[in-house]
Amino acid sequence: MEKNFKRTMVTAALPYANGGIHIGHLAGVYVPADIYVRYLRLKHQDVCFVCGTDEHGVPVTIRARKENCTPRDVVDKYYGLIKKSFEDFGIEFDYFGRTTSDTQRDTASHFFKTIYEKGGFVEQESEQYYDEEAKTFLADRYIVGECPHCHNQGAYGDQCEKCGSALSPTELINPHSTVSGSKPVLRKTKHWYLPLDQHQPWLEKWILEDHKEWRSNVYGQCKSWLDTGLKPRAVSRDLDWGIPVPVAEAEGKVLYVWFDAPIGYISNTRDLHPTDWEKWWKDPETRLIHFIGKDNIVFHCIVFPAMLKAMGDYILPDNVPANEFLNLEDDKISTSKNWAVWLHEYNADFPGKQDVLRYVLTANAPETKDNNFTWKDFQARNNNELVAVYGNFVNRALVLTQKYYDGIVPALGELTDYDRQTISEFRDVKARVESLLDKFHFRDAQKEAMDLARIGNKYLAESEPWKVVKTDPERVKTILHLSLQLVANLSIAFEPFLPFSSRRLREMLNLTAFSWEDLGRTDLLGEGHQLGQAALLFEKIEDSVVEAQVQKLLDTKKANEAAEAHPAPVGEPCSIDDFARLDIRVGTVLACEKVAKSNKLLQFKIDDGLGGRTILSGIAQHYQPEDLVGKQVCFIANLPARKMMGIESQGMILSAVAPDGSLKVTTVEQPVKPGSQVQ
RNA sequence: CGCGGAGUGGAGCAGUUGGUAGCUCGCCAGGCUCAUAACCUGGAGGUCGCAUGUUCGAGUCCUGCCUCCGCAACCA
Repeated sequence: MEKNFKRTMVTAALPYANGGIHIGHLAGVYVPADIYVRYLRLKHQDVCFVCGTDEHGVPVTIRARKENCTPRDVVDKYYGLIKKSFEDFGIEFDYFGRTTSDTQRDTASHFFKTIYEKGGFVEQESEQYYDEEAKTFLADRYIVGECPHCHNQGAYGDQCEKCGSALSPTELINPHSTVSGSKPVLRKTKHWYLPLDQHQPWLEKWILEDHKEWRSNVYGQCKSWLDTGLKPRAVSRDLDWGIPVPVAEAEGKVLYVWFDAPIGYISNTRDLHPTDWEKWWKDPETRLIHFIGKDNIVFHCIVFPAMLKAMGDYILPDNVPANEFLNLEDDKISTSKNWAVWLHEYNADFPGKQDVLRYVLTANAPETKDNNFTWKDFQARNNNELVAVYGNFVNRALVLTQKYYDGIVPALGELTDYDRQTISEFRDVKARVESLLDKFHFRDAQKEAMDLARIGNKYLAESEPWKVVKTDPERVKTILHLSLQLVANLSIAFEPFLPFSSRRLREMLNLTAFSWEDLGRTDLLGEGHQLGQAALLFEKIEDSVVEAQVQKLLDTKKANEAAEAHPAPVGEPCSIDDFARLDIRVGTVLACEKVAKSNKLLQFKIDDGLGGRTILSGIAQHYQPEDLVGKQVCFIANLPARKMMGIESQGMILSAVAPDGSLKVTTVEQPVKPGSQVQ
C-alpha cells in the first residue's frame, strides 16, 4: 500500500469447467476484478488481468462418465460457454486460458520438479480404496456404505449426513463405489505432500503481522488455520485425468487440482507474454492481487503462497480481496439444483443490459457478509437509480441543451457562489472514489459515482434553467455549460463500473479523448462543441419482465426436482386377500379445523354415510383447513381408533407424498355417495 | 463446546481508535415541471440477534447463548 509498485498482476478465480457462470461468480469475483482492472487501465497503469477455466479433477471425469463422453468433451464445451459469456458481458481479461494447455503442463511440471528437487515435498505411503471395475482410486465422497454409528445405509466416506459424525472410508460397513457400484478394495499408494507445517513460521509473520490490512474475513480465516497448526497436504492423486506427476516413480499419478489450478494464473500469463512473463510473477515491483470467493481463501492465502515461496523466486500476493456469497431469492445458489441466474441466459434475455446487472451486483456486493439477489431489487435499482437518477440527469441536460442551443455547448459566464459550491462538490468525488477503489470497497465507490448524478439533479432543480430562460438567458448558458461538464464527468466516473453505458454516453457527448485524471475538471467540453445524438441511457424494466424471470427460476427448479425424484422401489408382494382386509372408503369433509397446540394435525369431521366420524390427519402444514371443507377424500375405515393430542381419530386419510415432501390428499374424480368403497 | 465470517428502522447496506445511530430504495406530506409520471425539500419508522458484565458513557470492548453462511463431495 505504502509501497510503490511498477505494475499490477490481477487474477480472477479460475471457474471450474463443469458448468456455466452465474451471478454468484460475477458478484463475488469477476465484476469487482473487472472494475478494479478498468480503473487501473484508466489511470494508465501497467496491468495484466488473467483468468481461465480449471479443467482437471475428479468431477469432470464423473460428469464425462455420466454423459457418456470424454473429459475433453466436457471441458471443451464449458470452456467455450464460459469464455463467450464473459466476452458478451464485458469482463475484459487480457487472456482467458485453460489448465489443459501445453503451457500449463510445462509450467505445472516445472513447479513440481523444482520443488521436488529442492526436497520441498515429503513422500508418504497409505492405503486407499480402489474401484477395480472403474480402475480408479476413490475420493472419500465417492464411497457409500453403512454408518458404524447410526447404521444409516447411505453414509459417505467422509461423513454420515444422518447422524453428522465425521468418518473415514475404512470405517464404513459394506462400502461400495458410487462410480461403478462395485465393492472397493484397499490398495497401497504413494503420494507427495507439501509440508505446510514447515512453512508455518514465515506464513504467520507474513499474514498476521505484515498484512493486517486484509479484509477481516480473509485475515480471520487465515489466523484460524495458522492457530490450529498447518498440516501437510497431498499434491498428487491416483487418476488419469490431469497433469502427470513428472517423476519416474509416479506412474499413473497426476497433480492434484489445487496444486495445478493456481499455476494456471502463471501459465495463462506466459501464453499472453511468452517473452517477458516473468516480470509479472517474479519482480518485487509487481503487485499481485487475487480476486476470489470466500471458499478459496485458504488456497490463495496459505497453500499457493507456500508453493510460490518453495519455488524461491516468485512474488507473493499483496492482497486477496475475497467476497462472501450471494444468495438468490433467499436461497443458496446451487448449480446442482439449478437455482441460479446463468450469465449466458442473462446475456440472451437482456441484450445490451450488461451494465444493469453489473450495477446491481456491485450495489449489493457481498463484501462483508452474504447478500441476497432478488429480481425485484434488480428492477428497483434499475428503475429508481439508473433510470431515475443517472439516466434522468443526463437526459435533462442533453434535452435542454438541444432545445435552447441546438446541441451546441454554450459559453461559460460568470459563476455564482452556488456554481462554485457545486463544482467543488463534484471535484471531491474523484479522491473519494479513488480511495475506496484502492481499498477494494467497490460498493461504496460506485455509490460515490452515483452521487455525481445526484449533485447534477440537485443543481438543475435549484438553478431552474427552464424558468430563468425567460428572464436571464445569459445565466442559462452557464447553468447548462456546467451541467454538461458534469455529464462528461459521469462518463468517466462510471467507466470502471458501467463501461457500456459510459461509451454510449461519450458518443452522445461526442467526447473522444478522456482519462481518469480528467475526472473533476470543468473544461471537458469546450464552448461551441457539437454534441452527438441524444438517446436514453437506461430503460425502465417492467413488472412483467422480472416476473417472467422469477417464474423461470421456479420452473427450472421444479423441473429439476421432478427429474431428480426417483420413485421408491416397489415393495414386498401382497396378496389380493391382504388388500381386501383394508376397507378404504370415500367420505365428504363436513368440517375441518386445526388442532390446538399441534402444528401438524388437522381435525376432520367426515360424512361416511354411517352417521359421521372424526379423523385426525397430519397435513396442517400443507392445507388451509377451510379449503378442504366440502371435498371428498379417501380414508381407511377399519383401522383401530387412536388418540392423538387427546382426540380420538377414527381412521386415516390417504395422501400422496410429493418429491418435495409436501402432501396432497387423495380425492375422487367425480362426486360419489359418502361411504362408497374403494377397490 | 471444531474454526472463521455475519446478525443494525419495511428491503438492502455503512458505522473507522467506545461519546446524542447513518446511507440508498420504499412509505407519507409538500414543492416543482426541463426530463423516461421522472426531479427537489421535509417527515415518520430502529430497546443496533439475546443475556450478562467493564465504563461517566457501548452498535463499537469482555463473557455466555441463539440463528445464518463458509471451511469437509460439488461450489465464487
